[in-house]
Amino acid sequence: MKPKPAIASLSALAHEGRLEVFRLLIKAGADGLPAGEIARRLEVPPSSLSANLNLLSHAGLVQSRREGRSIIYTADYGAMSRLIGFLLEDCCAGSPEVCAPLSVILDRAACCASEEAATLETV
Amino acid sequence: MKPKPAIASLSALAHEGRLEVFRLLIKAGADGLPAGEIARRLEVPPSSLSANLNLLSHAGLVQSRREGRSIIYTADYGAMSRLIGFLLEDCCAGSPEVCAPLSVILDRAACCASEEAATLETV
DNA sequence: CGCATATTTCGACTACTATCAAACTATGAA
DNA sequence: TTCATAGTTTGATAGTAGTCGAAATATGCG
Repeated sequence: MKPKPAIASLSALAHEGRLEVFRLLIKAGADGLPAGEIARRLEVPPSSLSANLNLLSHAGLVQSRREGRSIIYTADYGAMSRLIGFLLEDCCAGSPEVCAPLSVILDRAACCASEEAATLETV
Repeated sequence: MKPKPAIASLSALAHEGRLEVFRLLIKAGADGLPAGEIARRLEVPPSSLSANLNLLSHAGLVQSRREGRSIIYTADYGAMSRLIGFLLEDCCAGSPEVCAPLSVILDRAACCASEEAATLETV
């Protein structure tokens, strides 16, 4: 990942409302959520939400598909993984001081599902 | 780490000039670099740099100390680690799709120095 | 078609962010 | 104390980002 798109992703997440949207979509998993449902849950006007979803989408952090009258948004896990990969490798030069404390988190996540992830080619 | 400070850190890094400053300070290591040296290397006017260093400092990503007439800036590795920890745990709920592809990077970093990091209490 | 629903786009407004020259403050050396 | 150096603060300005009501667009249903 290059700096420019990394900055776009960082800006997209550096906003309380958008961060909440992204967190909600991560929780929603692969099924995602329709825009209206997101607006209802987070209590934001549809037009504001639409602007923010558009920003997240341009940053590549979320994807969308139409389903009938609804537009379903999903979090793009690969994009997030690439962003964190950028922060670790390019930004922090793989510095052990940054990386080492994080292995605990990764080990915890890896124990649940390591097979499927090994086949992903994200970073 | 809570969302508010995480957003402050994300905003701080979501800027080409500041991201370059942070990368430079990571490369400089624990010795850090004086403000003037940073300005010279990145070819930015001192007042602009000062404003950006101030923002990074308020986000907790860099620290500073005076040494004679110079003010030396250093990257705060712990803060960066906490930020990435937030993105992995709170934001992505430790999702394997995000975490798994990153273990390669961490393993690469861990092989160099795992002892010293184990004593850090950052996340 | 005609109508209701889901979402986006437009437009106007406000508020914040970035930049940088010039003035100011702090430190060290003569 | 006086001068030079290192850096910050101030202030003016330009540009950008965020918000949200109202209008427009897309879809499905009867």
